[in-house]
Amino acid sequence: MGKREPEIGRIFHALGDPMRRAIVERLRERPHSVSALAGPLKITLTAVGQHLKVLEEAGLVRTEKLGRVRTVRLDAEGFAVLEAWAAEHKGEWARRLDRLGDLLGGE
Amino acid sequence: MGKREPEIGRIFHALGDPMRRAIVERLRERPHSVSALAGPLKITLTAVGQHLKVLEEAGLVRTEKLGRVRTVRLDAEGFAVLEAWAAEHKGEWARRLDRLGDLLGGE
DNA sequence: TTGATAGTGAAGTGAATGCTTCACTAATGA
DNA sequence: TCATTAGTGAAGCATTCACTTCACTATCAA
Repeated sequence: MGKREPEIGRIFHALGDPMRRAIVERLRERPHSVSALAGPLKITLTAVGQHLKVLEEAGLVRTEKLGRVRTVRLDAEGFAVLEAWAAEHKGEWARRLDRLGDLLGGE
Repeated sequence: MGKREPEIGRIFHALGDPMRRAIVERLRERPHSVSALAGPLKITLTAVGQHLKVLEEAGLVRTEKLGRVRTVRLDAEGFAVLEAWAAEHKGEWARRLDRLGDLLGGE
């Protein structure tokens, strides 16, 4: 339950929340348990769990439960999808500038 | 009024909405008037205006009003910021893999 | 076995979001 | 001049969201 293939809409929505971005930043250093994430963020374990669900469904985070501890780490998949989208939409500008000549002459 | 420097939180929030992504996709082809955007999307002019405000404040779109027509086009600035963020967070993986050796030995 | 510790699930709450309608202004063109 | 077209602003509404509390399960350690 939870894991889905990363879809750009989910990714943007997931990263649109500052708390979830904070979680991502913490995870860049190293994997954390859910409690370890909750501590400095000053929100409840429950809230963190809800954020993690969103991040996991976006493919940005992967979790694994051993005993009673769930370990959370970043998942490259979602970030790869995001990077691809961003690169394509930014790369568009080169093409757009190429087309500028046409626009100046045409419609 | 409206224009702000692109901030990653605004950008993610703006692109988290499917209707706004649809607007962005339409604008990739060419600039459009507000009405031209509203037509195929089947929402009111007002709603489009609200979306454009969000996109503009995120630095993803730029608008210019001539006479009674507001022309909307993509703004490279927001996309550049997004691409930088995405590249950095994806690029993290190389560094992470480098650090893997440490993790296998240490904490 | 018993008492912490780690996390989950359901339900509720207040705030933010996306959208609409209505009323209005400004430009255009017949 | 007068009807049409393009867009804006305010207000209202239903839905989604982020968060909490409370109750509960599972694991670990003494």
